[in-house]
Amino acid sequence: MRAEARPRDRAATRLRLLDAARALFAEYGYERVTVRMIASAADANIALVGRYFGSKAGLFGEVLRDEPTIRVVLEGDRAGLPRRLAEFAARRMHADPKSRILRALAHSADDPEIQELVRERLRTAIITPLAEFLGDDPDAMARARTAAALLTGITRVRRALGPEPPTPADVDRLTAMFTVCLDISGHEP
Amino acid sequence: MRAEARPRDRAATRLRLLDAARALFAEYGYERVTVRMIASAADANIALVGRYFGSKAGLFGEVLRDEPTIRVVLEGDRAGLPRRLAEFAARRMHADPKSRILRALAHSADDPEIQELVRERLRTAIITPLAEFLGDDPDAMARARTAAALLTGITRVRRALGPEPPTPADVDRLTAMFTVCLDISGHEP
DNA sequence: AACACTAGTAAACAGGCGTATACTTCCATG
DNA sequence: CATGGAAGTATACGCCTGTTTACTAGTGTT
Repeated sequence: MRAEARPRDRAATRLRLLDAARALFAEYGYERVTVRMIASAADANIALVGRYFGSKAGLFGEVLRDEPTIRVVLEGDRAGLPRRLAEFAARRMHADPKSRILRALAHSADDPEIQELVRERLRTAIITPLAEFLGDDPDAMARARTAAALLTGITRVRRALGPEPPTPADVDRLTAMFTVCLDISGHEP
Repeated sequence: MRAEARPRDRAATRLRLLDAARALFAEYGYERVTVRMIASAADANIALVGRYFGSKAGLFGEVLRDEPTIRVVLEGDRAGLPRRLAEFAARRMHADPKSRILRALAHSADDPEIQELVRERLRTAIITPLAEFLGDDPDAMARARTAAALLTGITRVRRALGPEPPTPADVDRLTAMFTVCLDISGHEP
């Protein structure tokens, strides 16, 4: 029962699918999003995903292609780059304010049990011990969280781009990053 | 046709399943590993996964429970912690099939086509432009790669632990980390 | 030796997935 | 107005998933 008929518009429907896919992929990742969820969120028929994008992977590829790069962050002076990057990253810590209510998510095949296991593991294995180690630092949790982000991010990038043996310079660089992250003043020679 | 019969041993079979699951989950992540893969790798029957661990998730939970935490890295003096963490992270950059470190926390369980899309995206969207920005730095690629790791890791942790609004201190900390990562000397006031 | 218990097995089940097909409905154009 | 093609739909297909059931076959105990 549709309250109001929508004019037939291939381009508009395509765009709705693209927008829905972008939001869902960004929030849940490729595998947890089904084409039925996308179609439902876009209020379009399932078959149109195949028709307009060939396949789920094709749609994903198009979403990726449209996503902005960090080139806009790079615009500006060199000295200010770290802060711009930090703000760029910080923006990602926010919850998306324009999150829509998605009907399909109610029946989604999401596995909350695993989500909880991973979450608990991340806490007990890395963040909490690290925070405890930091002791009375009021920002201990936030620091530990960021350190965990660097640790897991390294693994993720390595997995995506392939293994690359770390050089001594890499280790030095990571050391410096962890130093400032955890606010530990190393005894520099 | 089994060449040699194995003695019936519940505990041993359970352990074989656990070991197989650990290796597979570490390599491919939870979602891309099927119970049939685990059973096959352990040379055990599929039904035994359910019998001994309740479910695939139960088996995953048991694997997580057995994995070491970073507490061993924390053992030692505070000043040396950043370096120990760096070396811990660097170890993850190696292709280490025997590693007991569970990498499922940072996995991206994707079929090869998606893997390639993500990989290409990571390159063209973040790493390459960042490396080009850094110019003649011989370590430009390595630096960009590490910066990308921090960026993606933040997203990943946020996804696992839930969104948390960044504080000014967070942004400052990230700024400092990007500064040392990219070897950019900011103009501190 | 016979029994009871249990490790191990094979097969089926129900459901979700991405994808493809046959169909209906709309609209621009003759 | 008629009509052809495109937009959108409903549904089925084949596959693979985790899980469960009914069964077989070893094995320690009496």
